[in-house]
Amino acid sequence: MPHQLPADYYLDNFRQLLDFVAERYWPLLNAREQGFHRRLTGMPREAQMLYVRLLSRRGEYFLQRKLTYPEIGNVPAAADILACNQLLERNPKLGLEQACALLTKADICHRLELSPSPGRGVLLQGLDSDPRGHPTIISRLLSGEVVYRVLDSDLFTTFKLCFFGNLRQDLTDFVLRDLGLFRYENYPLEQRQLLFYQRAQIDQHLQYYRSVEQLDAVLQSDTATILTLWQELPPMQADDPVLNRRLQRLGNTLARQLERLGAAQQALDIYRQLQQPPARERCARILAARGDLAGSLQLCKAMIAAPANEAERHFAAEFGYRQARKKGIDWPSPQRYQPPLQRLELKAAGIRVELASAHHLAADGDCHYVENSLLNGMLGLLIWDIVFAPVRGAFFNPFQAAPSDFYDPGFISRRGQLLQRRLSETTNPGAMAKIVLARFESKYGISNPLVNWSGLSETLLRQALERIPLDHWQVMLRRLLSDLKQHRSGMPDLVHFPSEGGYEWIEVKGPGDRLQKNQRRWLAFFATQSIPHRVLHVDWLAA
DNA sequence: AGTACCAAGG
DNA sequence: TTCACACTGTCCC
DNA sequence: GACAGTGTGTCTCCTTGGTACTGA
Ligand SMILES: [Mn+2]
Ligand SMILES: [Mn+2]
Repeated sequence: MPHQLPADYYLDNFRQLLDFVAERYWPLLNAREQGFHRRLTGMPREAQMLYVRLLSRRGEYFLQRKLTYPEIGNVPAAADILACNQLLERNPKLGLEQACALLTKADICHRLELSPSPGRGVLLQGLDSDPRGHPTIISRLLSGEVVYRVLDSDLFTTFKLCFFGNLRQDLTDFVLRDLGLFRYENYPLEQRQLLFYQRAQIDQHLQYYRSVEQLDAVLQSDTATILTLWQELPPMQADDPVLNRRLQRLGNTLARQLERLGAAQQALDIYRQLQQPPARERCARILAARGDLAGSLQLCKAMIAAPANEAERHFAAEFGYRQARKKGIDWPSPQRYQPPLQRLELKAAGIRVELASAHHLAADGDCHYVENSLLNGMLGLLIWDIVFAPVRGAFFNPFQAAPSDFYDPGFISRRGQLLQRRLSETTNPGAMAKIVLARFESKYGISNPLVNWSGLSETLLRQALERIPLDHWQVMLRRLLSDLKQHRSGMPDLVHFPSEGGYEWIEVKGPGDRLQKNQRRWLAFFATQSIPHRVLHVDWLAA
């Protein structure tokens, strides 16, 4: 783990990425992308370095005088080579806004002989209607400057997508890894089953990301704009679960905003194309709100018959009951679990209510503010090797914190045997502790989707392993595994280890706070398994 | 002069 | 690139 | 009590230097 990088580290990283993709995806790359790779790799090192430097900066236009890269040496010479290879344009046509973006406010005022009066925004607005006209202003602004425009950066985007499988990671991930700031498990890389196996998939993912770029603006906009975005998205592909997941999530977001704008029918039209929650729940609500009770109840029944997850089943049972009761229709009444409740008054101390409660309980034994990190972390450590098992298509680049299928239900079924065996093999507390503590030590700091390292300590793990009986671990971890996505949250705030032994889960509620649905479900589960738990309702005593 | 913010970079 | 949780306000029974 | 919307801490780094803006 070298903490000192070579001067041209960024080119090495860039070439690793580019060559990795060229090697594996060559047949899927189009002529432009193949040509891009050939042009780049055919140039002298200095020119490649400058190109990478430009790509890593914001925007596509640059002033030559602002580019100071000692490790490149002669930047203008490198730029000439880039220009010969159509990777850079010298002195391109610039609009007024683009020209101004290159200069400081002081530069602009000086060159146009304006007083540096108001703010930059006002100044630029005034320039737009300046009597001298845009072309004159631009040429005065840029006289004596050499401007570069970097070309074909969109092709690099395609390479990044193929490499990472997403557009949220980029070259900085290489740097952070090499500096030891991000650590990834050392899993064997998939050689044959890559993320993409058809050209169309690449274009579909690119289209998805183009749409996502507009998402913020579109959500602020009107119904028609939102619908347009939805229609421009690539269609769902049954054989591309990653794309499917992204589209489902985006669809739910767009439809939800349509609801807020009062476009219930259009929202419904989108929700009906989605399988991923909360689509059906939203449909049931919309139908009920528009008075279609029969439709709403029918949907609730369908959800109960084949729930996408536990939350959907609970929703359908309760919502259906409330709707049905209004009209006197028969509907099984859902039973609601009431967890044991204790009241407590604490002196207002200006700290979070969970911490204040933990401190109070620590008068008798130890108490940790863990929320989800204990149970998730324990599972992550126990099944570490299974999470990173070389399942078909799971790992296709060295920068993955999780296998590519971690967030879909197939994750469990594809590793079902391994998981079952691990849990059933863990027949005594010593065996579990041995695995977990060894992993805690050997894997500390390595990214794992289940492990939040800052929420774990050896003390906590040891105490939890000692106090919580093995059969409790078994049932809690099995529940967690049964739906990782959903059960990963909602666990109680505190775990308390009293002096006289044993343990208890405690969910703290301050004034005005209520149990959330997923918290209620975990507590109800604890009750069915005789796992000790309690809700602690805290009121503040005036100081 | 003090600041808040952000781009660049390792 | 969020996500999970807490908090606030509204509406309805 | 149900629900929606908003706020908060946090996430996946940390430092540096430039810029624009503010108020003395
Ligand atoms: Mn909590
Ligand atoms: Mn709580």
